[in-house]
Amino acid sequence: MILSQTAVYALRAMLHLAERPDDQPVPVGEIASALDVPRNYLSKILHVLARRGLLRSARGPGGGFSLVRPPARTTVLEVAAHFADMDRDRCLLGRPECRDDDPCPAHGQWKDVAAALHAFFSNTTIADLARRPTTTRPRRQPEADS
Amino acid sequence: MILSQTAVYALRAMLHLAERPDDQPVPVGEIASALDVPRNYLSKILHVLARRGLLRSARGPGGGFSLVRPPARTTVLEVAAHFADMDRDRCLLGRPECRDDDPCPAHGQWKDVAAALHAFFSNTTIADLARRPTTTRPRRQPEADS
DNA sequence: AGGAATCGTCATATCGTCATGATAATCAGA
DNA sequence: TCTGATTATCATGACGATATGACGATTCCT
Repeated sequence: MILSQTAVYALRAMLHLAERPDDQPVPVGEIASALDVPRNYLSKILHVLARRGLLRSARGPGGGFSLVRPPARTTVLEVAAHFADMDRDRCLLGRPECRDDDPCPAHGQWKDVAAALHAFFSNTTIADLARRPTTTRPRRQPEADS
Repeated sequence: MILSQTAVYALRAMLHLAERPDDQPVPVGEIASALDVPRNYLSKILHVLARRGLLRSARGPGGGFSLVRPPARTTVLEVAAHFADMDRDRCLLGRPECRDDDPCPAHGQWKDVAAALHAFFSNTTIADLARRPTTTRPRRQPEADS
């Protein structure tokens, strides 16, 4: 897998929250069972996202986690970067320093691919993923405004 | 890192062999110290590549490892696939089955990026990496046919 | 035959990721 | 103020990736 398991859990949880109609806090237990993810483990992950300002947490009855920003304003990169190494300039062959003026053998060919990868992660938002039909199937009817 | 440490060691070892002028076997110890990689660990990695038919191994004095195919006929994918998950169709969100007709939320956007990534790994050969100046420097002369 | 070089293989140690369970801290509401 | 719901935090364990050390097996050379 390109992303760590932990990063995937984080993304799917953000996605779950984005698909909720309102901004009411959602308890960990509900998210965990909806995603079929270990509850206590997910708790720690959401706590990290809360500390980084992506989620708001509320304790006590009626508490839970909710999005701070609208889904269209949070990128996949911002979520996953806390749980995986997303450095665009990471050398393919593991060299600590690998720049244009001191390249590893793979540098020239790898650079463009790495840039495309990074562009995907930093341009795709949670809202993009939540916009469900992402396939080549015939279009669904546009959703009605409520 | 995109590739596992082990896969990087394997690639760098192949690269080292490709850059040798002749086809004489090179002992593990020499490769290990040239690459600054744990000797016994590298030994196990090279053994895997030998079992998969990418390297030839010879024991005894004068022995070591040597390439079976010319570097231009071995792709990065063939080397790394034994040490890392290189599945092109691996779902970004970790779903076991993620196809066009049963997509995960990220499927549509991710597919193209994954394909580009896979194309890089399967089109880039050891020789491409060994052709040293991979930067934006002026081109070298094309290699003469032999 | 014997010694040295080298790969082949096993047992084990270390570390980070993934995961579980227990308990403390906090908060809403009666 | 009490109770229950919920997050926050800690201790621990399973597991795979990474790494080390020892020794056996094979081959060359004298």
